[in-house]
Amino acid sequence: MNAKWETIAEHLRNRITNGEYTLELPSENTLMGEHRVSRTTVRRALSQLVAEGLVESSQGSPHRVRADERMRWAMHEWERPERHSTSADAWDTAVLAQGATPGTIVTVAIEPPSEAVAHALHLHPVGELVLIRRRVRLIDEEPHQLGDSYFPYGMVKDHPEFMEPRGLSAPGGLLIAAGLPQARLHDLIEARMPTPDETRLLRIPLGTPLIVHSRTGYLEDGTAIRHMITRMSANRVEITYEIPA
Amino acid sequence: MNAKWETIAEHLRNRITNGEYTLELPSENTLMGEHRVSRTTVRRALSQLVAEGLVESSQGSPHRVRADERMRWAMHEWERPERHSTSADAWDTAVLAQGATPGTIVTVAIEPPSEAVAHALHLHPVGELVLIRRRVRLIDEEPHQLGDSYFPYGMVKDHPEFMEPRGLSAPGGLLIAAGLPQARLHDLIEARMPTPDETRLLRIPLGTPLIVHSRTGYLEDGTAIRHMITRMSANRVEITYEIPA
DNA sequence: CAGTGGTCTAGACCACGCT
DNA sequence: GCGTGGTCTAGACCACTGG
Repeated sequence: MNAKWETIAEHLRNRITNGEYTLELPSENTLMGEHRVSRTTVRRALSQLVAEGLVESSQGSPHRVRADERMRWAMHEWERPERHSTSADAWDTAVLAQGATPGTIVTVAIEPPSEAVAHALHLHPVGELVLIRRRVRLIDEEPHQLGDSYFPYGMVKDHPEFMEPRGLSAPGGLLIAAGLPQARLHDLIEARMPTPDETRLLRIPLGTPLIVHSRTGYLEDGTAIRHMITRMSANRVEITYEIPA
Repeated sequence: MNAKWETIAEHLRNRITNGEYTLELPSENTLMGEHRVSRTTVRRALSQLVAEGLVESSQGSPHRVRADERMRWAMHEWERPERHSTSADAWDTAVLAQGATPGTIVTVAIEPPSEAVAHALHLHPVGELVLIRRRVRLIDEEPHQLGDSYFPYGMVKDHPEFMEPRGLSAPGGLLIAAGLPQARLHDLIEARMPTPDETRLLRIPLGTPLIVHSRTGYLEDGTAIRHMITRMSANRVEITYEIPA
């Protein structure tokens, strides 16, 4: 025998997927009457639908059915210099192509790397520093991605342009300008629930996963030159790759 | 001022990430005493941590800190015939290489396509059928992936081997045997919360997203020959791509 | 202002795991 | 059997939204 809240959740879920509820759900009070249960039980059912990403809630207004639209990111051509003109940022180009207004906030730091970054860049555990370019990528003034690039500091310290907190030139462009073109890219994609910090920074709705895209770039001789970790709210993106024969 | 349950959740989250709690959390009763709140409030905090994927709970035993291990899937060589011998299934090869026991359950059906599949395969909206090979991929007897392949029925109906519910030969192998090699692959990756069905079939823990990997394969002449949708619990996988210069 | 959802309490009973 | 978490109730107060 199912729990009452599961029955209510299932009932509402069916009506949502059927298109019976397209905007707003009945009020908690109404549902209490319909199903003859306490408010707690109704709210347990609704919180389940929120956790599934089907429904959103906010104080003062009724529960609403979510309707997300996703942007598409073609990772096989992302920051690959041969695919776009060197002067334009890959982010700007991609966002403009999808009819929105791009923006970027860059901060630069030099720090000891985390264990994960040190491993990705094949750095020795002690003493080596990384130069970090942290980007908040904006679409229509709203934060959309967190993209952090890590460079072995020893490799880039003679190139002052890496320190400039400008968003204009892409890291692909920076590396090429420094004579350090990436010859091979290794990508890793994971998904998990966001931390509270990520939820706040990226304004991630409840019941929405985070997609983490990590890319390591290697020079011709096999040296790891850049590690980039991009975090995106999963309700706003889909990632594509094109694999030729 | 934060809600009480948020304070408690934050407190527990900090102790988990600090490594102070590595296995079990204090009982709800203990937390009620420590924070001087009702059980409902403690449970609201715990349910938050479950939704974040940090903690798991089960009746009768204490709340436990989650510790997931992920397998790695290299999608750039996934079911690409040139990367492995034609006799072995790509799944079996990859799983065995990671020290586990693979298994597959295959069912075959011929049905009208869903809207999404019809669009991916560029089928005309009416009348065209697809042959579906549904696979449940197992690791150590446990369901691990749902991989559904869709073929335009008209393209494969003269090849009876597509109807065989065997797991031995991979679709890459099937298509090559049928003289229909895939010349180009288009991949799309999304993440979302699982439906109750998916949760049950893949035994997905609460607070865990689903990764959806869709691949469309094209013949040399540009005809879409296969659409494959693979669904995986995000706590068990990471996806990689290798991009050469 | 009325109606919505957000938080919280105190208490009850049940289902499960372990010893 | 005792302690754990899972479900549910009835009632209260607060915060926000929208006419």
